[in-house]
Amino acid sequence: MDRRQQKTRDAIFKAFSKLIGQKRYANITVQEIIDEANIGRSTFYAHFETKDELLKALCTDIFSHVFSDELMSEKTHDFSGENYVLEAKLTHILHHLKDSEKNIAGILSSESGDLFMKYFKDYLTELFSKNFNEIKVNAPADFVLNHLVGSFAETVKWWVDNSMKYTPEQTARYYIEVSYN
Amino acid sequence: MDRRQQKTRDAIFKAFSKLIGQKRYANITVQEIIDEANIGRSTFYAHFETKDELLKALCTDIFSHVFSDELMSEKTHDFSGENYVLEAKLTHILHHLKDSEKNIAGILSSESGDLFMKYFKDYLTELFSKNFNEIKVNAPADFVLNHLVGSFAETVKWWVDNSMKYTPEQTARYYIEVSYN
DNA sequence: ATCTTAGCGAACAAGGTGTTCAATAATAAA
DNA sequence: TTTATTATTGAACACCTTGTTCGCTAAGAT
Repeated sequence: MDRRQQKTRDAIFKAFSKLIGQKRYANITVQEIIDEANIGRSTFYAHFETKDELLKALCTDIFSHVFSDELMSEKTHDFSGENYVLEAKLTHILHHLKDSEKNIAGILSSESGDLFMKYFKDYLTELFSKNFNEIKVNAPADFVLNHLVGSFAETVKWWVDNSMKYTPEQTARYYIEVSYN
Repeated sequence: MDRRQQKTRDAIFKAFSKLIGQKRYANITVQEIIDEANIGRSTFYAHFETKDELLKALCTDIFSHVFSDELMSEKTHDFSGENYVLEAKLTHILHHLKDSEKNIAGILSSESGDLFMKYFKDYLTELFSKNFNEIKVNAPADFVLNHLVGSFAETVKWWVDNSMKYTPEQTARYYIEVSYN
């Protein structure tokens, strides 16, 4: 990829990340992104067709780091019945979110999270499907899967909104505790 | 309230509900609402300052029916340890959402749900706080409360997105089963 | 050194926003 | 019924955002 393209793309991502931490996604204009990134109008549209495409690309970029191949590998079934492996993976995700230079916290909170959460949950669904220690519960599998994914996503959002006041280890622990005890 | 005002307000709500079932909230313009409601431009702005204000008003309207005073009354602690009361209340909410003439399903899904969910969770938090049968779990109370609220909200969204394929009774049962077993 | 591609920036039409105002019609109060 | 009040109207307004086009320039690849 041309160095110029990479530079422009980075500038757009950076500007967008900054803005998304300041105001609602819906209220951010392409004009503002252009101004903040200090690029030409036509240049923006040469890279992204719409604002939604930009968000999608940013999410894909972020998640490719957070949900690494190793993390998503299938051979992680846990036969201890204690979910140590899943807990470790969730901890890993939380650490990534915490340490990321990109403004993930900003994206997740500040009411921009609609689309972000959608993409986030897609990855989580894949992860949980593969780490499905059947819970001994009288409910359909699709219900349980959605419950696990949704409640973890909500947990992350809550964790971020509350200044990450618990450590990743604690948060993952509590989640496993509440979900699988 | 003047009959004219009520009529206009209803027309706006109706038009908005219809549109929100057709396209993303973010992409709905005031112009479209005006055209659909068949009212004057200045009339709209006499009623609502922004689109967000309109959504807020609609949500308040809906929730005032769904979360009735009876439902929110405090004296509903359940000492059986089986959460029969909470389950009945959740079932009641699901029935309301299902039968509502207003396009609640449309609002909840179709990616308009960001703000709706926010208001929804406010009410749920109040409800769950009052029906807090301590779960015997090693996690902070604020974590548990958020988990219960968030996972129920996610359950409802999933239920609606999947054509409400389970009955309200089943869905509430599964939720209690997974959360409190 | 030359070919190729990205970025620039100005201009454009189309359409949305939020406000104002005088005229009109519906409603409430006497 | 008459009168006073208030909501709605529709046009006009300046302003902003959008997405596209185009010739020019500059950076990068070969």
